[in-house]
Amino acid sequence: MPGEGRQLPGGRATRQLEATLRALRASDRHPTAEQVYREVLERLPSVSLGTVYRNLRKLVDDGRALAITVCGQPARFDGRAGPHDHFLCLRCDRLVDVEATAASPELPMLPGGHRVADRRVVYRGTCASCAAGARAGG
Amino acid sequence: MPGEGRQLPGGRATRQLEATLRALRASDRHPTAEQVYREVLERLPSVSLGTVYRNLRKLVDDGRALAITVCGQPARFDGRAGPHDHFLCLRCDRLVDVEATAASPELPMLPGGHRVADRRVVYRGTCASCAAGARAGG
DNA sequence: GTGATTGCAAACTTTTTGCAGTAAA
DNA sequence: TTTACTGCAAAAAGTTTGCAATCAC
Repeated sequence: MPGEGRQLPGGRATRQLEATLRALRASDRHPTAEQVYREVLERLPSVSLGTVYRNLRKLVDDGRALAITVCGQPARFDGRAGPHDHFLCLRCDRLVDVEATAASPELPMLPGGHRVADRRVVYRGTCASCAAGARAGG
Repeated sequence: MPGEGRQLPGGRATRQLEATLRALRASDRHPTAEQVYREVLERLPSVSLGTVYRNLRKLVDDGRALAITVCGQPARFDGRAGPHDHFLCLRCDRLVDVEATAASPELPMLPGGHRVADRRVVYRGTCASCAAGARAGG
């Protein structure tokens, strides 16, 4: 969906939506929809996966969450607000927030004349735990 | 698949694989698997979609192609070799190559102690054609 | 009360896979 | 000859959606 970042939380504050946002914010692991679902399930045993998907999408559309797609993996979600980058560990699949490293907070215009609205950066490599010799940092 | 970039073209040079790589290189549009399939189909009318998927995966594993995933869209492929960034037009979905803008070609280590092997950057916004007032740059 | 939201289940899209046959080495 | 690779078609995985019931407002 090219139209991300609507920035208007308009809608009803349902229990399911709140629990979804809370689950998202309670984790720094960038859970998949399925994982968010399992989390929400503990508070709302009758919630459905479809609803979690709908609410995640709404949160992303509202700008209250971020969806991150990694090749060959289901989408992962991020409840953190401000602009930041990510690091993906290729060994353990952990996805961690990193401060926006590149200089410009104000994104200008690219050489081709393309107007940049935002930038998604994913560093990939081996995370600290995995580099320390551990197997896979679960 | 976390294990990308194997860098060993070992395997058979089948007609299907060659046609897939050629289709990929002939385009700068970053086609989806489906689009590559349709292209290959014109040279090899009996090729199957499954085979194209298998070959695309192999090319990515070999480091001869890049897979780019954009939220909510099928994976798109890039036959260009060297490290470079991408710009995604949020209006027309066009994905264009851009020179790696951020300074460091040598990727160091992130603040958290994470060892970076490569970096994926996707700028998003409005492409030059779309900004020029045109509808959707097909 | 009203309509947005839910749960359910089915549908849809994208990608993978088992198998018997084919072809590259 | 050998076995990696193919085509096919079915299955898996991830996500969306139609509908009647429910709940926030």
